[in-house]
Parts: sequence; structure tokens; C-alpha cells
Amino acid sequence: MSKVAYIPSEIEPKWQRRWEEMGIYRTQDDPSRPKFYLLSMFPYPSGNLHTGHWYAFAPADAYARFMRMQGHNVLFPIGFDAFGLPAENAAIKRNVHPKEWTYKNIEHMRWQFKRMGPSFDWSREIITCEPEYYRWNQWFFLQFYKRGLAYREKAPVDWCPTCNTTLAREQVVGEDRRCERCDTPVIKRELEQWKLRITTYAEELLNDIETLEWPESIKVMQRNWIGKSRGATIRFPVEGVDDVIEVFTTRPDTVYGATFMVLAPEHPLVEKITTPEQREEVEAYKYQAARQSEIERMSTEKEKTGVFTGGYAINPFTNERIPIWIADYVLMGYGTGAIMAVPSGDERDWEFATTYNLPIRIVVVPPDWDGEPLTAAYTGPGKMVNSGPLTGRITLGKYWRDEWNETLAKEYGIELPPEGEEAKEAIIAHMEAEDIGHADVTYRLRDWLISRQRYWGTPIPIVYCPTCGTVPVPEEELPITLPDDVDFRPTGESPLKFHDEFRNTTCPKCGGPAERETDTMDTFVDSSWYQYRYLSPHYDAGPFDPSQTHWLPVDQYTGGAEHAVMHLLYARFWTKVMRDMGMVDFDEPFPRLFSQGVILGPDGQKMSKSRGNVVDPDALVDQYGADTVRGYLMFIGPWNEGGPFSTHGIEGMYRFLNRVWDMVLTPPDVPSDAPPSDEEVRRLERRLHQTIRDVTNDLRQFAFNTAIAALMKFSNDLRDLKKTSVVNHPLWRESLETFVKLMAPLTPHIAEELWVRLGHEPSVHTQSWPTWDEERAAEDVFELVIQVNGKTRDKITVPADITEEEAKTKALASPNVQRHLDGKEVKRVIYVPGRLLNIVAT
RNA sequence: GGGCCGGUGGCGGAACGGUAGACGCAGGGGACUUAAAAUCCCCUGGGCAUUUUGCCCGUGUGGGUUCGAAUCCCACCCGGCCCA
Repeated sequence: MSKVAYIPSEIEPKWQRRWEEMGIYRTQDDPSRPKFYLLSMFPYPSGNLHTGHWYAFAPADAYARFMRMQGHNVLFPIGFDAFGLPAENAAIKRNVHPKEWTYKNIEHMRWQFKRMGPSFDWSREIITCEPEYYRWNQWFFLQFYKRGLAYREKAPVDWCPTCNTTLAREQVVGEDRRCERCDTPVIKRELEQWKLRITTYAEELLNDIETLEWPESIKVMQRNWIGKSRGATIRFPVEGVDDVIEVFTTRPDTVYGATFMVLAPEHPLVEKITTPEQREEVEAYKYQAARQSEIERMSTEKEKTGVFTGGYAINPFTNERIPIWIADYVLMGYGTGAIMAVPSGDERDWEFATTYNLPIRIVVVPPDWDGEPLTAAYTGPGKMVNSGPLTGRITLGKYWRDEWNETLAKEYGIELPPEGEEAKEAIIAHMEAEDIGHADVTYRLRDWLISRQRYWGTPIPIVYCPTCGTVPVPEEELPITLPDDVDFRPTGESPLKFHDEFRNTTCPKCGGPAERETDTMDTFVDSSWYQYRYLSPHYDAGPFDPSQTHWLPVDQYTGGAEHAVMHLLYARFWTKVMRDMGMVDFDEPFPRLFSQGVILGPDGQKMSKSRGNVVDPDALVDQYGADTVRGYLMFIGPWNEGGPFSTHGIEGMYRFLNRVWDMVLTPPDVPSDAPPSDEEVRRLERRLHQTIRDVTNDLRQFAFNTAIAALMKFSNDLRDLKKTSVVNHPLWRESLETFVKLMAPLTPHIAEELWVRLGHEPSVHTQSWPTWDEERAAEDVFELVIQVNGKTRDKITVPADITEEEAKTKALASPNVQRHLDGKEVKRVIYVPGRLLNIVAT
């Protein structure tokens, strides 16, 4: 008997071509089926679709195919996040135009994608560097501007004095923060920058997190990133200067312990306050602080440094003179850029006070305080001391009334004071009455700085006119297109700055000569709304066709955890603004998010060229075919966990597909007149229905690994049964066909080929998903585990419908059970139907 | 320092509070072959005992809850990620 060999390189390209010709993945409106919008984060066109991309897209594709077979009208689009720095670096280093570089990469990646056999609707492809796409970035910018959500202000940026340009964060390298191009130490510089007012939505962005079906870890990251703090803003008069320092504190209750103040080095009042004697020292400190990143400045590991300005403030509660210092652990961008320092109630202030010998006054003591001096800051709840009218009150410390619970009460031995009596509540009421300060909330979240001094991005549609000032470009003039004929300078400065034709324009308002903004937009703008563009990628009357909104919102979003904060937060913000503009009627763009894990090299380390552990999917496709690669990646383990790629393990998947091929196509070696036994038919039927059930339930929850295991197990059973006369029963063929349908989402090419070779018309992918019958899946017997005192002493096969009484009788009849019960008295018997019987005896 | 996630055979990993180790890899034995590869069949957590029936240990560590814990609770150790 001749066997047909499984040769993926012959069947895969064939089906990829046929599917495209047949247009089976072209998504059309179809009110008869429930819609399902599945989106995977689109890739940056780096030029190579690596294993990580496969790990992101292959399982997502399997899910798309599964949902389609389950009767959904699935929208599963793809595109490229095509603006960004690498293209520009290639231009500078290798003298290729960013556009050329980008499109060549896209072309190659399309080819790589198609070899994976994904069911993308390519007709909806979007490329963000196309004017027809970024035109709408500009349009959105203008709407934001109109609504006061886009504004320009001076903002500190990393600046390289040699290259004479600002640097993106990733271009600043090393611990001592040098320019990646010329190795010059980078400094902070103030530049006029465009920002989007995401902070307006801080509270909503925070509150709506709880409505999202997202991985808990990502939700936590977003909450932390937004970083809401409750407290109070207090005004401290400055001695000898007609000015006040506003501070935000989360611990207004400790104000009587404020023994000095600290300003951020960039604080505008520093100039005014600094005395002539201190000036030189202050200036030197400001310079070195400007060189550090915020992460370094905020690090608790780092020793606290600072200098005295020579100035004094008045504590409005104690009327004491307290010295004003500057220190880099205070950031200008957070709160008011100034703090009241309470060493006894804040760890960093304690450290600073100790270093510079500043006074420490205890104002809160633990409930069980023994009167000994404290050796560290105490931030917990306790009793107020040395605090004027607050003395003797209870403070909840860093907690607020609504965060307080019994566990905390027990832990600290503190009873919740009546409303308004707690120290923080009392002092806030007092300062509001005296007009010294007020209750306040701050967020760690800052406005989104979108200006980039780069060429390869969306031009910001603004014109600067000497007469009219800042003028938005009228919508009808969009898009402002990027000129192609630009010179890239080795200094890295944006070529737009030197492109006269682009830069020089006329004022839309007065018609006089004016200059265009030459900054371009952060590429996170492109990805903040791309999910809407897929609805109508070439629509030219708006970002998307309003008649297509029935697809929204995205039903399932998938992507890597590296976008947990920035992209996902910006996209949420964008959608909320669009909602307020009346463009969409929901609050969240991605109600459900699945975050895939990271695929590691065979050594368990992150894949990288330097480690030499990179697995090349193209080579694997050549060797085993795409189905094997897809199947293996899904089989490794839970999708959200990632894991090491085993070059041995993939062999197992290849062998499995070969066995399936052989099982379906090689005729059984059983006489065709042998009658099948009822028992064998029943066994086949049971396993068939169990497998449909298991695979379906697994795929529903992205458990691709166990879905494949269930298929493997069934194929093992089928190959056993193939040796029996059950192959002469019609159920045999039905089982093979069902098997092929069940594997279709996971390994689409081999499934299609087998489907057709079984005598059907293509495509298996348009078939409906098999259903199971719980009764047919049911076992008629099970193995009853008999335990004595929780230890398994026997296992007996019993009918599924055995009664508790019968089970007990049989259990007690077991010799091994009797042996273990010898001399003991049976106290009780626990019976778990279908599982076990536990005899408790003493 | 805080938060989140994880720790199960030689390896990747399974396991509604109910037989720990499904499925696969690697390994061992056998069949087929002149031989090898491929393929097929069997075995494979550790230990003890053994003719079988069997017994003990075992899911990072130590406690707890429970008839019963990989699973729930507490403390700790280790690894990863995020925030400081």
C-alpha cells in the first residue's frame, strides 16, 4: 500500500493562494451573524517578522478562525505602525530614505506574514505613514486644540549640546546619560513643546480601570502610573519676599513637624529666594541636577543631596522660620515642585535631615509608643504630639477613612475617630477656614508630550505667524504632507527645520508670511485610534465611516505587556475624547485584553543576537512548514506565560501532524466486511464528543496548549481504533472529519488539505464548528478511588450510576481496605459521586 | 521598601479542594532493516519490598484550615515584572 507523504512546502503555499483567490477572509457586513472584532497590536515594520511576532499572531489567528467557525462575523485586520525613529536612523547611517526603508520592510514582512497562513483581511491593511492615515492624526490634533486639549508650553527635554538637538528617551544611553551618537553627556533643557491634556481625564481613566476585563497586573500598572494622591495644598509665606510657596502634601496632619522646605532645583522661586552668599552653590547644584533623569532622582538608593538657598519660609501653623533648601529628590513636574519637609513622618525627609543636620520634630507616635526617641520616620497611624491643637488626636497616617478596615484597626490597635475628628480631616477643615490651604488631589500622570524634533512622523498642523501668533491649519488644508526631498544631517537634527519650502508658508488667518511647526507627533498618536481606521481604511470624510460603527468596540484585544502603560493608556484617553466629541458612544476602546507572554530562546533567556539564541521562524517554516511552527508555539504552554522555545520540542509537533496525515489518508488494514462491535462504536462516539467538548472549552479561554493535547490524545485513540472493525461504521469517517475541523483553527493548511482529500469542497474554514452531546460524551463506568483516612487504598471500576450505598458496600469489600480498617471504628464516610469514597476511621 | 505574577519529574507543562505528573520532549527496551534514519510497540517521579497484592516519600520552606491541599489561609525563601 503506497503512502502519501505530508509535504508542507507543497500544500501551504497552494492553500494560501487559494484562500486569497476565494476571498474567504474578506470581512463584509452581515447582520445575520454576531460581529466579533478581534485585534492584535500591529507591528512596527522593523523588516523582520521574528518568533515574538509569530507568538503574538499565530494564536490570535487561531482564535479568529475558531470564532468564525463558531458562527461569528469576525473582523481580524492587520497593518503597520510605520512611523518612528529606526527608519530615520537608517536614513542617517545608511543613506536610505525612511520611506524607502519602511516600505521595503513592510513588503518583506507581508511576505513573512502570509507564510504563516493568517486569516487577516488584507484589504483593510493600514500603514500609518501614509498621508491618508496621518491626515487624521492632524485632524484629531485640531479637534483636541479646539477643545483646549492640545497646548504648547515649555517642557524639559533631553538635549545633546554637541549634536544641538533634543534626543528621544531611548537615545540617551548608559547610567551617566550620554548621547548615543556622540557620547556627549546629555542635559535637560527647556523647550516649547506640544502636549495633550490627558490629565483632564486622570480621574476617569483611573475609575474605569475596574470595568475592564484585563490582566490584573496591567490594571495595577495603569493605576500606579496614574498615581492618585489625596492630601492638601498649603501656602507657606516666604520671609522677606512677597511670595508664597505652595506645597502639596499627603500628610497635612504632620504640618507641625515641618522643619524645613525643599524646592525642586528648577522651581521658579529659587531665583528669588537665593541669597547672594548661596548663589554660586545653588547654580552649581542646579546644573548637575539638570543632567539626571527623574528615575535617578527619585531613587531611594541614591544618597539625598541638596543645598541651602539662604532663604526662609514661615510655617503658617507654628509661625516658625524654617529654612528653604533645594534638592533633586523633589521634582518640578509632580505636585507643585515644592514640599514641606517633615523628617519624622517621611522617610526621604528623614534621610535628608539626618544628612544635613536639620531639626527633627516628632509629631506622630505609634499607638504603643514607649516614649523612646524614634530612630526612623514613622508613617503609620498613631497619636498626634507636639502639634498645637492637633495634639492628642488620632491620625490614620497614610490611610484615609474610606481605606480603613478592621485588619488595619487590629494591626495598629486604633479605633476610627468620628467623622471630621481624625487629624488629617481636622487640620484640613482648619486650614480651609483660615484660608491657609485646602483639600487637594494630585496625580503622578503628566500631560502627554507629543512633540518630536524628528522628520519621520506626522507634521503638527500649526503655523506660527508674526502677526496672528499660533494658528491652527484649517481642516480643508489637511494633510500637511511630509516632503520627500530632504537632507538628513549627521547631526541628527530634523531635516524639516532646513526645508524652506515646507517651513515657509502663509498664515491661514492673515495671508502674511508665516512658518510651519517643524516638530512631528509622537508615534503613540498613530496607535491611539488605529482600531477605528480598520473599519474603513480609505474613508476620506473622516477618521472612519460612521456607518461602520457597529463593529465597535474591539471585542478582544491581544498584545504584549510592554504596552501595558503608554499605548493602552493613550488609546483609552483618545477614546474618551472621541466619546466627548460624539464620535463613539462607549467609554473604553478595549474592554477585553489578553496579554501574551514572552517567547524565550532555547536557553530560557530572552532571545537576542548577542546571546546567539535567536530562533528564526523563516528557517523553521522551510524545515517543518508553518502549521508545525504555529502548532508548536501554541503547544509550549499557556499563551499568557510564554516560555522557552525547544528546538527538540518542535519535532514532536511535526511528528504529530505526520501521524494525523497518515491516520486520515492511509486506508485501514481491516477487512471491509468485518462488522463493528457496539462497544467499539460507543467508545469512539464517547471520545469524539469528549474531544469536541474539551477542545471547544479550551479554545474559548485561549488554552491552546491543552486544546492541542486533547487533539493528540484523540489521535492516539483513533489510531488504536483504526486497527478495529469500527472503521466500517459511518462514525469512523465522521470522526476523521470532525478531527480535521477541530484542528483547522490551529493548523489551517494541513486541515484544509485533509478536508479536501476526504472528498469535500474547500474550505474547511467556512464549516461550522462541531458540537457535542454531553450524554454521548459521558462515561458509563468510572474508577472509584477508595481512601481510608485520606489515603488511597484501592481503586475499583464501577458503573457511573452507582449509588452511594452500593459504592460503600463495594469499598468495604475490598481486602486492602479491610486490612487498613482492621481494629478501627468507622466514624464517617465521605462520598464524592463519580470520584471517590473516603472512609474516616479511628 | 510596596504591588503583581510565578516556583510541580531530566525538560516544556497537565490537574472543578477529591487517583499529582494529562499531552509532548528527552531517556531506556523491543519490532522492522544488511545497516542506519524514519516509523511502530512497551517502560519511564524517588525509595522500599516483591511472585503478585503492597508500603513509604514527593508539587520552593515552615505552620494552619479540612475527612482530604499543588490548589485555600499565614509567615518565610527564590525568580520575573511593575512602582518607589
